[in-house]
Amino acid sequence: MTQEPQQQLRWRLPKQARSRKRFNRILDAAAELFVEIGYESVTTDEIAARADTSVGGLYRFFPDKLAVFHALVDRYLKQLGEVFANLHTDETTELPLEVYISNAIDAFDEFVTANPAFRTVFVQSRLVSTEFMAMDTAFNQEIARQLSAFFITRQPTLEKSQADLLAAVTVEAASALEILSLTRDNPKEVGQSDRNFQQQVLIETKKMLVAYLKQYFPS
Amino acid sequence: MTQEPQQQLRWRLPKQARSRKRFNRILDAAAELFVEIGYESVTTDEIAARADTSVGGLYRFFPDKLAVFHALVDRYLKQLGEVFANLHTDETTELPLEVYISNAIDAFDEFVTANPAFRTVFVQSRLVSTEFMAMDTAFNQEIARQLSAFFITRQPTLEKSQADLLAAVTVEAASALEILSLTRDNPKEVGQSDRNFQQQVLIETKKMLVAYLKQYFPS
Amino acid sequence: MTQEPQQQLRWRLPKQARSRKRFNRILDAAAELFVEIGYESVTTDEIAARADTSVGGLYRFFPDKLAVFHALVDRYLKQLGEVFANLHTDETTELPLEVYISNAIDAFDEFVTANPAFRTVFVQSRLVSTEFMAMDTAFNQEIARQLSAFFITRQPTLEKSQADLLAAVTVEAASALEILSLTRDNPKEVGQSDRNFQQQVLIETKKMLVAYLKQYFPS
Amino acid sequence: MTQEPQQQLRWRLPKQARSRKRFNRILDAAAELFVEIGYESVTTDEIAARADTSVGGLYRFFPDKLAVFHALVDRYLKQLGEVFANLHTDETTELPLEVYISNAIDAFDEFVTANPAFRTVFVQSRLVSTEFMAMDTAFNQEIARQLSAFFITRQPTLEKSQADLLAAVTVEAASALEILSLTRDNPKEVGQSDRNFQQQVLIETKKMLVAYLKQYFPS
DNA sequence: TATGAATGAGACTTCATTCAT
DNA sequence: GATGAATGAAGTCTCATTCAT
Repeated sequence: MTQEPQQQLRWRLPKQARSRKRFNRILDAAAELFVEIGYESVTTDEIAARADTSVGGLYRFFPDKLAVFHALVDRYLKQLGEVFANLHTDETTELPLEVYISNAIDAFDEFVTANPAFRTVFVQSRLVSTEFMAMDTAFNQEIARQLSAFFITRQPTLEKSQADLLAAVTVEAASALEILSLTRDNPKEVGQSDRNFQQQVLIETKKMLVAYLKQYFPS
Repeated sequence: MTQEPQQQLRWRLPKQARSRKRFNRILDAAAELFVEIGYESVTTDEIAARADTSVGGLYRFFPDKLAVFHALVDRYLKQLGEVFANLHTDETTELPLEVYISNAIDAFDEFVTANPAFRTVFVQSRLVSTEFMAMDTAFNQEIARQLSAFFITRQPTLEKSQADLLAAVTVEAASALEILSLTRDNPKEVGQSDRNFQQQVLIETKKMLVAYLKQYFPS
Repeated sequence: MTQEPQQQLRWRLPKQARSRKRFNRILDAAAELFVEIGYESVTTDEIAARADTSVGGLYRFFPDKLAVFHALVDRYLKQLGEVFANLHTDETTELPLEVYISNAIDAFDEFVTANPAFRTVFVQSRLVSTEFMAMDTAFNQEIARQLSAFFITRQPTLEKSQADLLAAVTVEAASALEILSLTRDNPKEVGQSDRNFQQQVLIETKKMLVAYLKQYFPS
Repeated sequence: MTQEPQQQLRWRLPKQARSRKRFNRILDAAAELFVEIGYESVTTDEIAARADTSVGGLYRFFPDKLAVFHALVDRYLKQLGEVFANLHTDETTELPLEVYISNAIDAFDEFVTANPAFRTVFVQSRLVSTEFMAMDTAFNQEIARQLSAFFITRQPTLEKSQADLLAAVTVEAASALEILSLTRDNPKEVGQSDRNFQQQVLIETKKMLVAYLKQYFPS
């Protein structure tokens, strides 16, 4: 009945500066709200209002509510990809294991601290929709792939499957300790002492991973 | 926690055998549905239907939908408490670290495997309501408290705060590797090879924790 | 994701007296409103309100707005089927053509007059949805089928295709003159003189059809 | 009709050639769309797009969506007026009844065939708004007026009211058989055999009207 | 006590219309 | 004049919760 002519262009990623700004404002507003009350509880009206626009404005960029979440996840994924890409320069292979791990964890921690909504969105991604691979899985697999390659470079005798396993476990533990242990605090009540606790957890995380990996990389 | 001051006596835990059976059937149905389609998507009608009751029957036991989730979480918490209580007998202190950790992880794994809904409910707990402390936090803190006490028994020179930190990190890593790494597979498609992967992850988890804790418990 | 268990039973035609009453009240309200402002302009809220129920009540019986229209059309169709079934008794074949036509037109006119919404719904049926055969087409084809059979009984030498054509044209003209010519008056302003005009149109309709058919049935 | 007292000069019929072209393109686009998906389902954006303009462009010519429909109906009405005006030349009165009727029906059929959207717009006219007299009524009354005058010229003894009635019935039957019987086919699937059926219906229509009118014009 | 029909607030989404560029 | 992004009222439908039976 109703034909769909050039609908494909209807929700294009905006090119104009003003549009792009609004697009990002919507994503920012959505991130905040998803953290505060959860994906399902957030209404499209609320997102629009906090982004200083109207529902109609939101639906100009996104076909539906889920698409907003998708876009938010995608933005995080891209940003994180850059963070980890920056980690692997030419000299990385020369670094002592401790230093490499420390750098990686610090970089991740920096990102997470700078993006307070990341954790919650990260965790929610697996609940919002099973239609797309959960953000955390996507992310962890990507990082694990990079890490596995790095392991093999370091220790060429390592079998591929073994390296994959090590990388998966390492990434999982690291992200869990970063994400999960720190989600504990209600975001609104994060105080000084908590930050202190976080620092200690970071230190212990490094210790744990180094101790674990030392078994495989005697250095 | 966040117990309203005993609003009325109307929703007390049922004493009669038949009532208790229905109460648990509702919780079972809810657990299944929360896993299948998520807390928000589940309707009270669906829960009641799967529990072979009517909505009215559900509302006899629970003041609202959230209370069903609460009760489910509470039931898991109690069950898990027992699992870990059983772990700490008089001779536990004599056990080598490796054995103790292996036992603990196996016990946890057994529970998680026997309760397929646990993982998802566990993860969702932090999303359905910010009003009550997320189930995983509650759980991890409880286990960490037991573990910290155990650490001090083992190594009386250990400072309390240090022991708490070690315990927190250990529990967090263990539960993350159990919960998160395995959530990866779509529950409906868990096959043999996946189970194999899980076994390997379990082994690595033990290795990681042992390596980590050995630094503090030279034994 | 969401399974559809016994959803088939969800919108059953109600058996209970009270439910059936409500079901019919909704159809009555819908009929009135469709006439007054047209299918698209009617809101489900309005229908429910006029039927002295709530939107939810409406959606207990009908999966969506279109289904209300469908049900209304079906009800008319069933009622009309009875009207025309009553027309064809054993002695019908003996009747002079004039009498038979007069009876048929009078019966139809009676029904239309008794169901003021029929005309409009009849006309709207082809616009509301192309998914189901327009009510008027369905109706006219059914009547034409009966009429064609009647023609052949009368005049066994008539070819089937010829009889079908005669019947189709006759029915179309008759229903058009009944439906269309009378729709002219705004339903709210139908006065005495209009009724008089209608009577004359009825008479002329009979004359026209008799004159037309006499060519084929010299009798 | 129902012309608001010339609200502003803003939506005057455009005088400039380019404007007039755009005006007609919009009407053409609207006609197509109204047929394809119905008045309510058509969006002003779609009309504008298909007419190679922007919404703003549309609103330069029309105060609102309904006005587009109005204008379309008016255009049809004017075109049809011309068709029937051409029918009544000086010699028309001399023509045998059969020929006159045949000519009229052929002329109408030609127009309808040449304007595929006419039928649907015709039928919808009574639904989009009760505020203005339905297009079909307006049209039929206009034609009937011309026909009634023609009848009296032919048969000066005929009473005015009688002539009006004859004309109304004749026009109604003719337009119904032209419009209704043929609307039956889904416009997109009109094939050869259907066209054949249409031809037969046309022939029968002529027969019917001639037989009917012969009673009043023995000639 | 149990049932499940009824209620109605509120969610998502569309689209006629306006107006800054 | 022309454009099309922005607005927000309004529509359809869902579902937590109540309450008459």
